[in-house]
Amino acid sequence: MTDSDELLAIRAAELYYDDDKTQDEIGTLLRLTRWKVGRLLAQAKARGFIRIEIVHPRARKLQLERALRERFGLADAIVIPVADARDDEEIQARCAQAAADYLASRRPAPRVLGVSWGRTLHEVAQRLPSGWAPHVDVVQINGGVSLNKRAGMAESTAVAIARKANGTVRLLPSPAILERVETKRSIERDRAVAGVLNFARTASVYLYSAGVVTEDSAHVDSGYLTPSDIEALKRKGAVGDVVGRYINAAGEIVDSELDQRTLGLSLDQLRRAATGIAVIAGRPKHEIARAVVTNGLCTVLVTDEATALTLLAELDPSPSQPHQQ
Amino acid sequence: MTDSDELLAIRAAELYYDDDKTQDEIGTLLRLTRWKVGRLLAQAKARGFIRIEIVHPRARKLQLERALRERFGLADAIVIPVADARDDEEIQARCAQAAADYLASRRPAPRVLGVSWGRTLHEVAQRLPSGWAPHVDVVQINGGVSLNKRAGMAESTAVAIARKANGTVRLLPSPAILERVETKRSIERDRAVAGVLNFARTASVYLYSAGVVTEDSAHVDSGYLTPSDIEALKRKGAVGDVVGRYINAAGEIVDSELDQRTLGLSLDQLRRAATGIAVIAGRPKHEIARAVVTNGLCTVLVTDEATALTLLAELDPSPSQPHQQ
DNA sequence: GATCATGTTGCTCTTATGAGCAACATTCGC
DNA sequence: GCGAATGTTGCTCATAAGAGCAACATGATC
Repeated sequence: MTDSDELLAIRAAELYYDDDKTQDEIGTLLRLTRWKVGRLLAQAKARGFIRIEIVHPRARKLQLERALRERFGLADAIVIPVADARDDEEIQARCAQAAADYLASRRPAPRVLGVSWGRTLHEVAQRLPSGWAPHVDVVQINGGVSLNKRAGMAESTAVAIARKANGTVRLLPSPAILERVETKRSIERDRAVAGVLNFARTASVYLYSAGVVTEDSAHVDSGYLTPSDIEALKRKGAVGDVVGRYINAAGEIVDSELDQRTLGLSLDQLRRAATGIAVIAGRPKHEIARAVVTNGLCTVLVTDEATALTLLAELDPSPSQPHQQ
Repeated sequence: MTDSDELLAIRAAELYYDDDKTQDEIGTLLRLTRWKVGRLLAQAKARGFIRIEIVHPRARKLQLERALRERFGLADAIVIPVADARDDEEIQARCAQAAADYLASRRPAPRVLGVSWGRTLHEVAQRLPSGWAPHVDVVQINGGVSLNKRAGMAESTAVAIARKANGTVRLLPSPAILERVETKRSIERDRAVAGVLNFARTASVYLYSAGVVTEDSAHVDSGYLTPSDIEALKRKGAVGDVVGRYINAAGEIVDSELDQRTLGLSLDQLRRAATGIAVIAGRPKHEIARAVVTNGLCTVLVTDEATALTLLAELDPSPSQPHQQ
C-alpha cells in the first residue's frame, strides 16, 4: 500500500465512520470507485487505524475472553474492560456485576450451587437480580463463621443468593479454620457438618473467589489468621488462597498442617467440579489468578482486562510446535 | 428502552463490532430476530455506547470542522485530534502537516500564494511534498529580514514553498518593523518593496499563522520587539499578532503607532482576501485563535482539537432564535 | 525487450443491512 | 374494564456492502 493510499484510507474512514456517508458517496467525493473505497476501508480496519470501543458499565472484552479460554482450556471466561473505570473499586464492582450476570444467564440454571464467601462473593450476591433462577439450593463449601467483626457476612451471602432464586440454603456451621487438627476431624464427622459437606459435593456449580496473602485477607479480617501467619505463608511461597486453602504458583498446598485444619471442600474436589466459577480481579490478585487458571482450579474465570492481559502476556509455557501442514 | 434491552444491546454490539458477526448470527445466538438485533445496534449507537476513533497521525475531526465552519462562517476548517499525541510539539507538527496536506489538495491550485513567516510556517513548508502544485508564485506578505539569530528563516520558508511547486518567489526586502514611521513610509515607496507589496495584493491565497504576546514571540526572537514591548502590548489588551499586527479580542489594532511602523499587508487587505488560511494551534494560542475567527481574519482555519473545542465551548455570541418550523 | 509473477482495478453476483409498514401488545386516562 | 395512544414486532421491499473473478497494469528476471 502506497503512502497516498494510506492517507486516502484515513480520509475515507473519516467520511464513513464520523460522517456516516456510504462508500458510494465517499467514492464520488474522493474520485474513487466504491470498490476502491471499500478496499481502503478494509485496509484501514486491518491496519488497526479504526478503533471501536464499547463504552458501558456492562461491556465485556470478547477477544480476551476467547484468548483466555484457548490458552488455559477454560469452559468460559468473562473479561470486563478497565479503560473508563475510575478506580479499583469500580473494577471490583463491575466484575461482581459480570459474575452475577453470567450466573443468572447460565442455561441450564444450576440446581445445587456451592458458594464460598468473602468481599467479592458478597458483592456478587448483592447484584444478582431477584428471580435470577427458578429454584436453586445454595450450599456453603467452606467454613463460614466469622470470629469478630463482619459477623454473619458469610451466611448472608449464601442466604441472599438462595433467597433471590426462591431456593433453600444450607450453611456450614463451623469455623473456616480450626485450631487443632483433631477438632477439625471431629467437627467434620458431626452429623450436621458432614451432611452439608456431602450435599456440597453434589453441587453442579461452584462459585468462589480467591484471596491474597496480605493483611487485607478476609481470613485476617475474620480473625482466623494473624498477620504473622500471613508472613509465614508468604515465606512458604503462598500466592493466595482458594476456598480458604493457601497455594503456591504451582497450585500446591504450601502448609499441609494448616490445610488439614481448614474445613471445607478440598482443592481436588473443586478441580473435579463440572463447573467452577472463580471471580478474581484487581492488581493484587494477578498472581493467585495465574495459579488458579494454570492449575485447573476453575472452569470459568470472571476477571478484569488488566488481569487478563497479565495472564496472557507471558510466553506460552508449552510453546506450540510448528506443525507441518 | 428497558434495562434488559440495554444489556442485550451491549451484548449485540460486542458480537457485532468485536467479533464481526452478522446481525443474523447474533440473532440466533441471543435468540432474537435479526431486525431486533439491528434495532438494538442502532440504539447502542444512538445512545453513544459505541465509540469509533480513527487513530492515525493524519486523522482529522470532521465533526468539529463542520461545527467551526457553521459557527464562524468559515469556508473550511481542519481540526486534528490530540487524543494520542504525546506532547505539544507533536500537535504542532501534525497541524503543520495538515496545513500542508490541505494546501496541496486545494483545487484549483493557487497561482499566486502570499505567505507569512515564523516557526509554524517553516514547519508547513518543510512538510509540503515536492510538486505539491504545478506552478505557484510565492510572495511574502510581511517584512521578513531577521535581525539576529535564525537569520534567513523567513526567506527559506517562502523559497521552499515555491521551489516545491516549481514556482518563483518574491521576497519582501525589508524589516518586519521599522524604528520610525518615516522610515517605514519611505521604504514602502521604494520600487522593489512596493512592487512586492503590489504583487502580494494579487495573491489568490494567503497562508499565515498567528503569534502570542509573550517572550516566546517570533518578534522577540527576531529582535524586532523587546520583552518590555511585549509587556506594553499586553497592558493594551493585545491577545496576539497576525502578519505582525497586534490585536485585541475585538480584532482591533492595539497600538496604531507600532502598527504604522509594521511593514506588510494590512489586516483589512487580509480580511478582503478570497482565501486566508490561518494555522493556529496549541494552548497558548487559544485567545488569538478566537480573535482571528470572530473577526473574519481568515476563511480557513487549521487547528487542533483542544483549540477547536475551546472556540466552540462558549455560548453562542448570537444565540439562534428558536424558529417555528 | 519478451516473459512471468504479482498486484490492482472495475465489474457481476450474493449477502447484509436499513426503511417503511401493518399487526399486535402495552399503558394510560377515564 | 374500555378505548385511545403509544411502543414493539416481524415482515416486504430497497439499498449498501462484500466475495469472487477476469482484465489490465507493473515491475522484476533472463
